[in-house]
Amino acid sequence: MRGQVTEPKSTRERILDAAMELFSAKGFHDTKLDEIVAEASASKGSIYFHFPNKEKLFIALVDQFADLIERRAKEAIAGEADSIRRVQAALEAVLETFSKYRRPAKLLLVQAVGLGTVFERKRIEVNDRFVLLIKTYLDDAVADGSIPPVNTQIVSHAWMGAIYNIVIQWVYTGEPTKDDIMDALLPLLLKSVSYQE
Amino acid sequence: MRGQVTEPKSTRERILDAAMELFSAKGFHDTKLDEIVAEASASKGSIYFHFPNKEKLFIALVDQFADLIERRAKEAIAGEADSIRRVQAALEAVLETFSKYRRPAKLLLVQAVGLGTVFERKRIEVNDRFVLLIKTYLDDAVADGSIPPVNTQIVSHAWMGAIYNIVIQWVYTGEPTKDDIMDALLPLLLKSVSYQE
DNA sequence: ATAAGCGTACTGACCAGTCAGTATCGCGAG
DNA sequence: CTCGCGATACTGACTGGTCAGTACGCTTAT
Repeated sequence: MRGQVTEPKSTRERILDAAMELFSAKGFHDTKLDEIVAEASASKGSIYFHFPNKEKLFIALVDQFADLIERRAKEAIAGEADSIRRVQAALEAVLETFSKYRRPAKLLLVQAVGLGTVFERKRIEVNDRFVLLIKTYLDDAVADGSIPPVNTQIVSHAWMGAIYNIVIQWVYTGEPTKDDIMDALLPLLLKSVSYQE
Repeated sequence: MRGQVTEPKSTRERILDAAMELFSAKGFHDTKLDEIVAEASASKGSIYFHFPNKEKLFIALVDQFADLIERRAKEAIAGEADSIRRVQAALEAVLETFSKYRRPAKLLLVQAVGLGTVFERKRIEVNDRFVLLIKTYLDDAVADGSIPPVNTQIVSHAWMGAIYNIVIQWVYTGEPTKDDIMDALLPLLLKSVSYQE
């Protein structure tokens, strides 16, 4: 059904769009269901038809974007053979995706934090997924001698944090630009593991 | 009044302690005032005698700990003359302080995020304070030639994020240990700006 | 006496979630 | 072809529990 022209958006999609808009801007608790209803031109009942509750609606958005990021990263990796190039390609893909989707980025990196026990697991789960991804390819790079041995556990967490914080900064202020980030962050990360190109 | 022996804790302090305990464990919204009342062996009236509202109570805790971290960092810096050693000393002091105060660390780094517009300003303010601190001394280090020129804006944000994420990981899992962090993170950060000791 | 410090019972706004009802469709039987 | 029937998708007024914040009273120290 790819080619259909002006398929009017389904209610479910309108709800997801409105929820993304509002959750990312105001956070989970400050967003009222009635506001989502208004923004989506839907009704309270239709939200509860498509989602079991407010919490699951939020988590659906988080998962959706986390999946996208991971998919893009893996696609990028698949296109490279050399281990350190894989790391590099994945980083580029992740930054690219974040910069393309500003609101989801804020949702994932800011609004999904500090929401109490339920969401905390989700946040940790997502974080660990990415850390593991990084760690795997860093371990490869160490194994084939591209970079000297390091504590890849710590390095991968540190890298995640660095990326997160830069992206958050960009989400709020629009600075630095995507290109500046690429130019400054990638070499920074690679130097941190003593990689010489 | 430093030397007083068993000054029984004032109500205000008991409230702050209880609030720290609960807020750091369960987050802002999942912590009820009545729970703080119970934990502190105080009363609702006394909370509202000492603090204007729940929000300000939370922020008082954030400020208190942010101030402590900053003070420790500046003390450490004051003891060093060389610019890169200052950076190093500040990092050690910050990590030291975080690792000494696990609950406040979680409060500041996790629970103070994603709480909607009001708290967001506070979070950004605190973050920027530290970033600026790092940036200042990195700029010094560049100026006196200790390290080659870099985009210190990006580097300082990246460093903050790296530190944040490692500490958060430690807050949740207890790993890696403080020593592992020192051993792995400090060299990592310094290498990322091409510093050779 | 008087006010700072604290206790307790109460209030009422707020908002997630419910539910009885409506609209629209596809489909098989007559 | 059309009528009945069940299924899916949606509506929106209503409810009920929750909890931050308040009113007011008691007590102890000065």
